[in-house]
Amino acid sequence: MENTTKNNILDAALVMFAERGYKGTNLRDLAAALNLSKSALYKHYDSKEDIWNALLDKMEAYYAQRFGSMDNLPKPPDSWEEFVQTVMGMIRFTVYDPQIILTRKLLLTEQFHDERVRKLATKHFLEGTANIYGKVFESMMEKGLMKKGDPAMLAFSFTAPISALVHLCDREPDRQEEAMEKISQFVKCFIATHAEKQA
Amino acid sequence: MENTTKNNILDAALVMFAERGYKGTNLRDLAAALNLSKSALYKHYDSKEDIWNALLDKMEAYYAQRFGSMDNLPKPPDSWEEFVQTVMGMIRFTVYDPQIILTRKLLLTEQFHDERVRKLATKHFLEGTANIYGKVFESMMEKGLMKKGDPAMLAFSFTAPISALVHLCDREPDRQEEAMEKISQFVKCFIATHAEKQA
DNA sequence: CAGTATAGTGACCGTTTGGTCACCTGTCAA
DNA sequence: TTGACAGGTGACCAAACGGTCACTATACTG
Repeated sequence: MENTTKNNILDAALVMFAERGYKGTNLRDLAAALNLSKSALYKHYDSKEDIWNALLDKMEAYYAQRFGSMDNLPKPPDSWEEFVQTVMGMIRFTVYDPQIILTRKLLLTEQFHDERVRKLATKHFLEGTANIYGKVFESMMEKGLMKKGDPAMLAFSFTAPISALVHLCDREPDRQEEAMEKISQFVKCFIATHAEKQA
Repeated sequence: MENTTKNNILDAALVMFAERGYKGTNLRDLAAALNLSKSALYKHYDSKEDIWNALLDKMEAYYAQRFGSMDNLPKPPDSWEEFVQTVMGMIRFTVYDPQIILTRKLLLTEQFHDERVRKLATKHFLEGTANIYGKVFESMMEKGLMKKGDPAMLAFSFTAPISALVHLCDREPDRQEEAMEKISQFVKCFIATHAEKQA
C-alpha cells in the first residue's frame, strides 16, 4: 500500500479503533499519533465516520480478495504431516501478525454497533475459514486420507476450537504459548479421530 | 433480586453497556430509561465507573456461583438420548435468555477495555463450560458410554463449536433457527464419532 | 412533634468532543 | 510571474458529557 497520508491515517485509525473502540477514539489523539494537527485529518476525510467507513471499505476489500475467490485456496496436502505443517503455519501467522490481531479485535468489539462489521465478523469468524477447510477436507476424503463424512461439518468442528484459542491469544497475550500448544494438541487429536487408518 | 432502585439501575446499565458499550453509554439516557433524573443516579452510585464496577461485581458473583463450586454440575447422563436432551435444553436457555445474551455481548465488546471483563470472558467463553463438560465426559467414559480419551480436550472440542454458533445467534438473530439446527447436527455428529459402540 | 436520613429534582459547571474557518506554505502549470 | 491547489496549522465553536449543588418531599425515629 502506498505511503500516502490518507493511508497512514487508516493505519493509525485501525490501531485506535481496535484498541479503544469507535466511541473511545477521539480525533485529537488520532492526529497526534500521526504527528498531525486534528484539522489536517479533514483535508483527507470529511468526518470521523468517514474515516471509519473508509477503514471498513479497506477491510471488506481485503476479505473479498481473501475469501471471495476460490483461486487462493491452500493446495490440498498429500499427507497429514504436510497438513499439520501448513495449518500450523497459517495459524502462527494469524496469531502473530499485528494487523490481523487488530482486525480481529475491531470485529469483535464493534460487531454489535455497526451493520457492516456484523457481516464481516460472521464472514471472518465463521464462514470464511470453515469454507476453505471444507474444500481441503473434501479433497482429502477423495484421496483417502480422511474418513468419509460431511466436509462442511468437519471443517467447522476443526475451525471453531482453533478460533476460540486464537481469541484467547488476543485476549491474554501472556498465554500465547499455552494456547499455541493446546492448538497443536487439538490438531493432533483431530487427526487421530478423523484420519483414515492405512498401512 | 430485590426491586430496589439500586438494582434497577444495574439492570438498565447492563442493557445499555451491552448494546452501546461503556464509552457509548451516557448517564442521561440511562436515567431516562429508568424514569429518573440524572442526579438521582448519584444518590446510589458515586460515578459512571462506580455503576460499571457494581455491575461487574454482580457478574463475577454470578459466575463464581455458577462455575466456581462443583456442586451444581449437571448430573451425568445414563444414555446419549438423555445427554442430547440435557445439552440442547441448556443451550436453548443460554441462547434465548435476554439477560445472558446481554452478558455475552458485554463480555465480547468490552474484553479489551477492562481487565475484569477480560478475565470473565475467558472464564465464560473458554474455561467455564469446558470444565463442566470435562467432568461429564469423564464420568461418561467410566460408564462405558464414551470412547476413552482426554476428557478435557474432548470437552473443549465439543464446547467451542457450540459457542461459535451461540455467538452467531447473538450477532444475527435472524439466523437463530439455522444456528440451532446446526448445533443439533453438530451434537449428533459429535456423538457419532465419540460414542462407544455397544449392543 | 421535631429531627434526620433517604430519594429525587433541575439548574449549573468544567471538560472533552467533532467539526469549521481563516490563514500559511510549497509545488506546479499557464 | 502569477495563480490555483493540495496539505497543513492553530484558534475557535456548539453540543454532549460526567459530575456537583442547593433544594424538596416523604418517611422513619427519639
